[in-house]
Amino acid sequence: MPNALTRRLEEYTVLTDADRDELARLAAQSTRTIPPRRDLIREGDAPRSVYLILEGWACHYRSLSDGRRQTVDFAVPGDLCDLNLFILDRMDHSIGAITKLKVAEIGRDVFHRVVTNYPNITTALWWQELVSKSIHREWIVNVAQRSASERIAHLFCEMFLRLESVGLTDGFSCDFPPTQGDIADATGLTAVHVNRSIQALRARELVILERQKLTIPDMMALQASGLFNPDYLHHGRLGRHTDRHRHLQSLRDGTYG
Amino acid sequence: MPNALTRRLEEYTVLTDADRDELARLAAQSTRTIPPRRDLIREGDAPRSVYLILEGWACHYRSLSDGRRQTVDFAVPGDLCDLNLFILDRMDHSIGAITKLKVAEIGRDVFHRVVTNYPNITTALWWQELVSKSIHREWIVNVAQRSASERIAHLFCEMFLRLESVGLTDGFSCDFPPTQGDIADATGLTAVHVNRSIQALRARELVILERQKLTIPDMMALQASGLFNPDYLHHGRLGRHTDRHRHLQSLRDGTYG
DNA sequence: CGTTCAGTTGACCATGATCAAGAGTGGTGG
DNA sequence: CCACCACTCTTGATCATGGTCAACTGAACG
Repeated sequence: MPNALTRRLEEYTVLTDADRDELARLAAQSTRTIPPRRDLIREGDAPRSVYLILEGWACHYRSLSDGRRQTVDFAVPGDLCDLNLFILDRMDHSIGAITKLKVAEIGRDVFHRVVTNYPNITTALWWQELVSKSIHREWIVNVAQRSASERIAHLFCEMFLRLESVGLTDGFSCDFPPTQGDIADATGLTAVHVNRSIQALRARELVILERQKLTIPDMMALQASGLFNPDYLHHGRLGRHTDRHRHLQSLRDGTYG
Repeated sequence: MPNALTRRLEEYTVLTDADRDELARLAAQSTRTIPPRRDLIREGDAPRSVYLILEGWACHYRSLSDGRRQTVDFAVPGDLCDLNLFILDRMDHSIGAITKLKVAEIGRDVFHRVVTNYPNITTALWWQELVSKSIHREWIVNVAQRSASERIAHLFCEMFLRLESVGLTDGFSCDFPPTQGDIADATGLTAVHVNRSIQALRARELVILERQKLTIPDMMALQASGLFNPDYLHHGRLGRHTDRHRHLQSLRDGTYG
């Protein structure tokens, strides 16, 4: 399997061979395995390192004082959690493993060295940061405006496309390990209602979901049913905006890297 | 009035006199006035400049294909909208004026010059970016998990503290220009239900809201009623974490500025 | 002084929550 | 290999929060 991080970042930036080698090194050094349902890091902790997901699914979540919990994003291979390390002093949310997880732990020093020596990578990391902010915005819209079935359809579309961009789909299918309870945490619904809503989607033949495997027979139909517009993912931009790339190049010659 | 942007950024970074002068220049050059209810920039547009709010309130919002709209954040004096300019090629959301707005328009060249020459400012801008991402996370929690009254109480707490951090509160009060319809757009409720929920808060003497003026007689009580925990705003951190500041300094000597 | 827009109130309705129980599935140890 | 346990999924009945539609009031501004 090619490096998922490389694939993600190349969605946006042209990377040199040296960049790719460095990313491969990052992904290889200091890997850890986390059992399912264990927390990687908790709200209030001081971030020690940046985690790169190599295999498995995780979730970013916040807890309320009365015990309610809300997942604010999923993390899949190629995702970095997060750049907070360098700017904020405490985690404002937790990161938990959904499946067994393989992560690369990137310490301050290593990360600093990369940021110093690899300008393309640095720019790409900030791009990833802004895209994930855009995803947050879409999740606000999702839970605030869409009906239960729409929310779930939307989530399926998003995760499928995010996995596709790192090469983890197979035709119309992909792994989908979150339980119905996990989906409930992410969509602001109860597990019972998630169950009924998924059955409605199944009845309309919009999704097949069994044994942690998601199949979307007609992506356009599912997108329509979830009022899904993929623009917010900012995928596939590369090469279409040479003007912007020239501009970014000039930034790099300056201070960004 | 002292420069709101300076106050915001000093929440986090130590700025030199030169930094402050530069921020004052930024806020002074190329200002524009926008009438209420007009869009500053729309979803799909190519961002031309960064906007700095000098006076008034704006909102960031997304529209669904069927006409529904969701506000994903408010912007008040001292807020920058957003750094997308340098990384993403299209706006994934719109920014609309709630009140009459005074903004400074900062073009690419000017912005680039600042980022090149003022490392403290650059770091502080990224801090602002990450804090606003954290605010997005909290809004997801807000609309997904809290009841109508809780959501509105939470919004009041957040906006009051954000205004306080730029010196725009007066004792227990602050301006609060959004209409009940605007609050509905931000909380995923209808205007009718916002009305009834505010009445409930009033009946419990948690807020006084009249003529665009919000008074919070007992902030702790309001926070409790909205399950509000201010940590996610990352305010008032400055000086408490000298270790982190040393680290940031080393970053600045490297590549971040 | 009238027009417009925000705020308010009432009656009724629908989406999704809650509570409870049962069925399917997978993993573990005897 | 089978029995048991835990967890996820499924189904049903009832309830409550908040939505919808419609009318009316009050304040602000030209």
